[in-house]
Amino acid sequence: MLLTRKGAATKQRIIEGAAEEIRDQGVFSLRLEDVMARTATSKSQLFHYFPGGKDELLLAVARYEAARVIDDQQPELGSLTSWDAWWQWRDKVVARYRAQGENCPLHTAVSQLGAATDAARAVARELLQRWQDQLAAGIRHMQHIGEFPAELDADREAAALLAGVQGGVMILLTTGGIEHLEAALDRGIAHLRGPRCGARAAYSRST
Amino acid sequence: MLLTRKGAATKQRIIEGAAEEIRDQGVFSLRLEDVMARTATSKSQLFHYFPGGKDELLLAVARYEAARVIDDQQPELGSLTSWDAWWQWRDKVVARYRAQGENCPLHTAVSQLGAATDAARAVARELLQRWQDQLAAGIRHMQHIGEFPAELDADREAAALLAGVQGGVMILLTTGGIEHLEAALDRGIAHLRGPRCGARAAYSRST
DNA sequence: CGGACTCTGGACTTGAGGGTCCAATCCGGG
DNA sequence: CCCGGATTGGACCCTCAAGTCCAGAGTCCG
Repeated sequence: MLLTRKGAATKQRIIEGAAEEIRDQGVFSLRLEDVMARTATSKSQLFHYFPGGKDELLLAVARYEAARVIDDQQPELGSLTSWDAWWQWRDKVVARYRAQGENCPLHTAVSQLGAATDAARAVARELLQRWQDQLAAGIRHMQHIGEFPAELDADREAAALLAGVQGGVMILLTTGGIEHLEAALDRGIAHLRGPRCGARAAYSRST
Repeated sequence: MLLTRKGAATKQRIIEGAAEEIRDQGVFSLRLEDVMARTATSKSQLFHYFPGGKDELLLAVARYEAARVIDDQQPELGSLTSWDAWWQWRDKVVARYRAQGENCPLHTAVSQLGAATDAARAVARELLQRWQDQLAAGIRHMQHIGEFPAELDADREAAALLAGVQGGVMILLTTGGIEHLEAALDRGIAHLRGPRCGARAAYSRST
């Protein structure tokens, strides 16, 4: 399918409109009609740009949202090279999800995909991978400059921290409370400090 | 609605059959027909026992599964009174979710509920609460016998650990890998050990 | 027994919404 | 200008599954 400038713009408009719609009201009740109304497009356009129908659109939205998840954490996530950066990243994550509130567009989009499950999984997997890689890079850097214990397995630590964040977000989605996310981040980062027996207590945070 | 012994049995059969169906193929593609086929019931029975229709059935399934989640972790979760108990609990959680694999019946059931969202949220919230309470109780006991540092905030630590478990499970659902769940559990429990500077290294686990 | 329920089968209605089609229009390049 | 492909509108179809209904069978209790 060849796209003129105009066509590409329309396609993008559809993706973004669908993403908004999902953020507003969830994926489960998302109808093509809603997207059409919000983006001022007709059904033929939807199927013109997404021949695979709803699944293909959802997949495009998932990709779009996955990119946003990482972008929203920049620049902190990309350069976790000081204690300050770590705490700023922590605050940014909390703020982002607090603002987003009830709907995790990516997560719901991925769950909904029926036929296109494999492709959706791939999107989610790649997102998690990139996220974890950046955390691991940050951990390694901190080890390098002697702020984190050298004996930590950076990848495994990153995996655990990421799991905490994901779980915190999930609990936020179901209960509306942000304490779990905060606790997971604070404890996760605190754990990276390693067993220092009271030294560097200044780095700990009050709850 | 009054139920005879027979009626109650049928109702329970429907709930369990629906739960199985969901575990097999997910909630999103769940049709009442599937439940009818699996449980050898007719549509009139479904609506007889669940006048609220699909939503009410889903809610019943969610309750049923929520109870299972806790039960499957017993007796360990209920008496986290020694290091051994903690590690056995850890192994049980990993084993349970490894076996369950791709579908988290509760989580998907909760997400699907449209109209009955509030009720569904309440079920999930209560499950998380009970889970966290038992973890916190375990932490307090370990503090009492001097195995965990007294200065830890038991509730907050339990929240962080629970978030890690939830996130690990979620990542398992989307990537199929169990490493994140293991990492979150191992590091979460290790964190509870507190900063001991090399002492009690025997309690640490190889990865 | 026998009456009044609960329980069950299965045909029927309904509506929503995804997907198809074709004709009209726009637009860039030659 | 003019052609061909890109773009658009909107009517149409069609499947699928939730929910309704009623008649008949079972079951409990006096």
